[in-house]
Amino acid sequence: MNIPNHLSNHKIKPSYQRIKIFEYLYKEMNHPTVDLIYKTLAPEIPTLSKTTVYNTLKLFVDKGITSTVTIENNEVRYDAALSLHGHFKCNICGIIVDVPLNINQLKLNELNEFKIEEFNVHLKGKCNKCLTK
Amino acid sequence: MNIPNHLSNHKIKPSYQRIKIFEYLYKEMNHPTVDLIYKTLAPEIPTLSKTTVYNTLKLFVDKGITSTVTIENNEVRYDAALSLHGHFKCNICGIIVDVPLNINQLKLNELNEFKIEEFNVHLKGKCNKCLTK
DNA sequence: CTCTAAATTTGTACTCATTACAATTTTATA
DNA sequence: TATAAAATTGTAATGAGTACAAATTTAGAG
Repeated sequence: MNIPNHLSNHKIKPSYQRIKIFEYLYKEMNHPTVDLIYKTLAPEIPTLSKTTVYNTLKLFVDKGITSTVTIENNEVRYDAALSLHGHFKCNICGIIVDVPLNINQLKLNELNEFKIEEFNVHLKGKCNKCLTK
Repeated sequence: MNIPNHLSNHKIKPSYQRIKIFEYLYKEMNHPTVDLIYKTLAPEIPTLSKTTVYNTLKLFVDKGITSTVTIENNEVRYDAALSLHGHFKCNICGIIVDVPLNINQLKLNELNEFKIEEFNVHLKGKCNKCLTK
């Protein structure tokens, strides 16, 4: 993945901050909060402002290269993966894992009644690591 | 549904405020926010405090007679229906509709890898009413 | 019925994620 | 090199939710 090209292809001017933020999202795949992105990148980009992180993520979402994960209600998380998938969150260690999904399996009647634009599946519980501790 | 009995059966002392709040949840089925509950009941219960609404809903969730709907990240909504179901939210008019679900249809491998304690499905899009306007 | 302790409710102050907005800096181009 | 547009930044404001202590209500003992 050539990140500057990826951004350009989606009409996003590839500034230094934007490249770094997308790079973090894409490489870490850790569904970070704004705060985590900011704290991680701030040492590397000393002038970085949290507002820039907010602005940039909003832009990424608008342009369709990032999606939001609202698995918790007190913080938004971000995901650079765009294929249809759900999320599992361990209530003990807090890790968030991607879960492959096939929307067709649900055979929802509502898919005909409404125009569905977003489909989110959130699972919560305990991961094996925490269960065997 | 006898609400005082329902509360008592779940070890919740049926105070006036608790009865009124559960009654609202149960009868309206509108997935309200704390603010909507407060604004609706305040004229009827002039001494009502928003903290009481928060406390009461937290108690209902802890005791298992209410669940939270985190379809949006800037507000928590509440639901007195406990059977497994998802939620559809219309991005235009904001209505939230229950969507029947069968978890078995998903055949998730993760159901074996993790101990799933919560299962949430959120759909967003446009409802027929708004589409035909 | 009365007293007391526990439970419940209430109001105020606070936290913290997010947004608004204006000022500064950077970039692109004429 | 000048200028306008775009991007970044910092500060102040917003608003949902929480902490906490005071006030009120309830329940049970005597």
